[in-house]
Amino acid sequence: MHKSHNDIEIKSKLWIESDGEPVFGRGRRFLLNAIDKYGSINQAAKEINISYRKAWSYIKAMEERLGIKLIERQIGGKNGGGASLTPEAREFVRRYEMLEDGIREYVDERFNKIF
Amino acid sequence: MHKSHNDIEIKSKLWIESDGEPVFGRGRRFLLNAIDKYGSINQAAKEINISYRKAWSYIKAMEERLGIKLIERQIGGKNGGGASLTPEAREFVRRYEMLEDGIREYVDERFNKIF
DNA sequence: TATCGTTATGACTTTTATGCATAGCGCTTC
DNA sequence: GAAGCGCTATGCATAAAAGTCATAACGATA
Repeated sequence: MHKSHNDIEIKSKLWIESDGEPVFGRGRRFLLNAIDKYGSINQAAKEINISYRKAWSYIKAMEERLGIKLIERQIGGKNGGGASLTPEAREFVRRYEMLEDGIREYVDERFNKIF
Repeated sequence: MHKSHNDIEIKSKLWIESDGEPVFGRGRRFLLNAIDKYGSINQAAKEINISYRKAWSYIKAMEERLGIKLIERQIGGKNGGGASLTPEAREFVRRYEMLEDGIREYVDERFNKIF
């Protein structure tokens, strides 16, 4: 994840909470991006190596806690159905990525300076 | 932990790993500081609201994985015994605090800028 | 109307975290 | 010198969280 120095390495985790409950983080970021790419929760889950069940739980929690509809779903139909991101979801991911990417760099830099 | 904006807030976690196993983080930082303050693992654990059992497990894991003796213990004797930090532990904590404090500020600042 | 690849969800299993109970130690006090 | 005190030490049981598995329902398509 990060640079190392003398076999020890720094790790950082960043996430957003709402009412004390986690609603967004690195894993969910990748999940939403993958859904956007494949148009399917199922395919997206495979891509990032989590079970469909877990992906589904993530989405459920995110939407409930954030109060925003993130995924548009279609059950049955052509190709069995599918899923796509709402504009709100895209905007949210965009902001989170800005936030996270900058911080990650900063953490590494600082760690290497101090250790 | 961090500032909030519209009932959502950013959270960050920072820790150090050795061989892929966590060895130090925010909780352990507080624990070591409390041990330094009270001269007792037991009192320290009470101070930061964890069980003695947990504190003891933390210390064991830290010392094993880091390969550094962090706590000097005395079993029995005056006041039943006690514990104190080794110089190596103090130095480690000092560095970690420098690292963490700077990052925390940066994370908050950036979050408030973007969200 | 049978098939296909989805979404949806309950139930079970495994792993991890937490807490409880108890033992052993050595100074201190009587 | 025996009992008490507050500490370290650790096995074991319990609880909570995470992960896995199985199965149902759906609707365009052929």
